[in-house]
Amino acid sequence: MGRKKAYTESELLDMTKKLLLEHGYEGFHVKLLSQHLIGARSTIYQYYANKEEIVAACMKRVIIKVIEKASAVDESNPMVALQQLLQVYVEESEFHQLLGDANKINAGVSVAVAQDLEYIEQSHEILKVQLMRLFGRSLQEGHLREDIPIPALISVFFNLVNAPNMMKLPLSKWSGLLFDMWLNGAKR
Amino acid sequence: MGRKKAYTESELLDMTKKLLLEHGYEGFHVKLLSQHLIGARSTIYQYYANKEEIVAACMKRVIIKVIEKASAVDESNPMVALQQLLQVYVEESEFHQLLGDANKINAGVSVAVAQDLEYIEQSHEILKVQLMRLFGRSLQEGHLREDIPIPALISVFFNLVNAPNMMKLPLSKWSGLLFDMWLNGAKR
Amino acid sequence: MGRKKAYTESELLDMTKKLLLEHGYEGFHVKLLSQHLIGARSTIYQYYANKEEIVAACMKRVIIKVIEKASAVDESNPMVALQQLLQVYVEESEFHQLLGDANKINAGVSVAVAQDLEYIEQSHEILKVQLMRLFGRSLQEGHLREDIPIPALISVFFNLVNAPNMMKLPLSKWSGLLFDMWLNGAKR
Amino acid sequence: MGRKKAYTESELLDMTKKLLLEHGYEGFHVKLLSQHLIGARSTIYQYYANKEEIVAACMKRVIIKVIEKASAVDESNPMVALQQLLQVYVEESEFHQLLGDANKINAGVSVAVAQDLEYIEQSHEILKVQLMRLFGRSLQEGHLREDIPIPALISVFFNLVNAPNMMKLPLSKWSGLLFDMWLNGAKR
DNA sequence: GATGAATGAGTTTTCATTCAT
DNA sequence: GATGAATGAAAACTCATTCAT
Repeated sequence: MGRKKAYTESELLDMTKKLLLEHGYEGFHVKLLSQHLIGARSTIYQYYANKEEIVAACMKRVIIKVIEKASAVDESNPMVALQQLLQVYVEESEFHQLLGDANKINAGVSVAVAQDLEYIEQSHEILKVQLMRLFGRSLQEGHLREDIPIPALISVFFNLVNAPNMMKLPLSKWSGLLFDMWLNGAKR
Repeated sequence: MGRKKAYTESELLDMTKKLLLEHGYEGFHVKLLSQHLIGARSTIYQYYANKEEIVAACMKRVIIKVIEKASAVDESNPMVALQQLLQVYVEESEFHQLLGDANKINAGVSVAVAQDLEYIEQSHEILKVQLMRLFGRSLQEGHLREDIPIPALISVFFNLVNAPNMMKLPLSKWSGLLFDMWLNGAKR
Repeated sequence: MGRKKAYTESELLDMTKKLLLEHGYEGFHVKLLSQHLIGARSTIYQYYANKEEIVAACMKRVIIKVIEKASAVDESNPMVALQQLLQVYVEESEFHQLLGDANKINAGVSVAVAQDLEYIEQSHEILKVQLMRLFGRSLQEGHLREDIPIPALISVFFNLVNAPNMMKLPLSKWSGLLFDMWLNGAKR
Repeated sequence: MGRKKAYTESELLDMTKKLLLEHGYEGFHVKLLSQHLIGARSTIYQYYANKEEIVAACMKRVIIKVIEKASAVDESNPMVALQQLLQVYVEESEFHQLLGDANKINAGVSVAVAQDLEYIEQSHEILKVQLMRLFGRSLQEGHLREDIPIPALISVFFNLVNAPNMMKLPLSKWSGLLFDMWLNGAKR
């Protein structure tokens, strides 16, 4: 039967994600990864041909989860949908930070990398389209100010997920608060 | 006496800043820096003993500029002051991203590094205190909602500077827009 | 599992010792070492984190051997013991020259270095204590001149090991000769 | 008239000697030297074309002094002469340690180096001849044991200068003690 | 499958020496 | 003469990746 796997592929990608968030793309090393897993560094190459593949696979897995959750959002009421979407993004807030480095990955090292990168880009596009759709409908239905350019509206909305949750509120409460502030402003 | 310098220290630090923003702290290399300056890599070591000193000096210079601008803000009216402060932060928006990596610098490599780091930390504190002061007064004077916890209010305010200015508006206009959105919300 | 090593750790330390004696502490380079071993320079770093660790490990190994031999000396008759001890020191005469540079090693580079250095120092102390003990008893028993200060007696005794054996006599004969000269002098 | 010299050539060579003794030949650097002198590093190259010339000049100066003192020794009584010679060597005891590295100097870098090295070697020879002459006469006149091979006698005699003067006795007293021990031995 | 060992390319840093003012 | 600036060669170390058991 051969030896038992020291760790699952999922564990490997989880650790990769953790280390990417901690050290950034350029600070992520296979050596570092292996030090946080049991087993030898060379064993990692049984699963992935090179560093780039690991990172790309990690990013792909992350965005898949986001897409899954985002497509489960009920879009019948666009404002409610936006609020729910914000919660999804807040829950998966690292994905934004993480995928920000996707363009740094050298796609040339292997086809697998190129494919994953392609997949990621398409997923990104899907999310963007969904967001535009919801914003469009919200505007049409007169829920949002028209004196603010839509890109600015979106930019600020999307950027909310990076606001540090300093009080460590539960995410559903925190995302509610953020949505409230975005919608109603800070003014008394 | 001696030859004339190939580049000024200021040019070196400017380039350092640019590269740090482009490649992140872990992606910044002395070799990379030297490739973007005239002359040999070793020349850089005439002015800085090691990589860390370069980065620390760069960060210090950046925060000095922010502190300068921030202390020039007229605080007689706290809400006006907040708006002006936001503009300062937006103008120097990289400083946030840049200094986020300050804690990655190994202070142990030389005293110069440790001192710069200390200076940076203190400056950070000064900025925080100013922000708290203005928020405190704004609340007292009844300008801000009291149903939102102050940390949340601040977190979102401060986070605004990272919202991408996708339309490339002039910074004064863009920061005005951001302040407006933060204060009055997105709702019609 | 894994390949078989190209050289043993012992071979590495032997070569290190040879090169240290040949070139001195400051003239010892990892590059030099690798050129005298099979394989690439970087391989050495699989076993030792830095140059200092190599040198410290080498010195430790040398002094361990000396301690071993020195503690095997029968001390029932102090003068006989001194003669035997001199032979040990002559046989391992490089150890003196080698360990003279121990204080040049920067203990700060890693814990391994600091520990080895500590070990070396303690071993040195043990040897010194043994020597003092034997000299003390020899004096008590009236074997040595009392008009010479003991430190001078010891200094000269210990220094004998550095006298070059120009005739390449067998070490047991050479050390016997040295002891004879030290004890009885050169005068007819 | 030009600028005033920052330091004399003699001061430069004195410092060179000090640093050579402290750090060994391989640990001696022009940078280090310049840090212990006033003025710029490049100024040193006004006096010496390269590092080797500095070291060679230093060694030459040292041996000249030894030769001077050694030739002033009155040789009418060989044993008295030996004692006086020992004192000379003890006074200049660093010269032994210093010149031990003369062979490490790459004579090929410049003629000046080659010439100094040649001079040093000849001086060495002169000293050796003098020593042999005195030993020869001492033996002839029956002052020394004949059961000890002459090379051993000389080796031990010469090696005395390296015995550490731990009690910091005045050199004339210390060299007298050493000669006494060498001649009469340690036995009661 | 797993892994210890090996390695070459890349990065940081140091230093002797030369250049230009 | 003196010196600040520049530089290339060399050393120390790191790390992704391959090899062989």
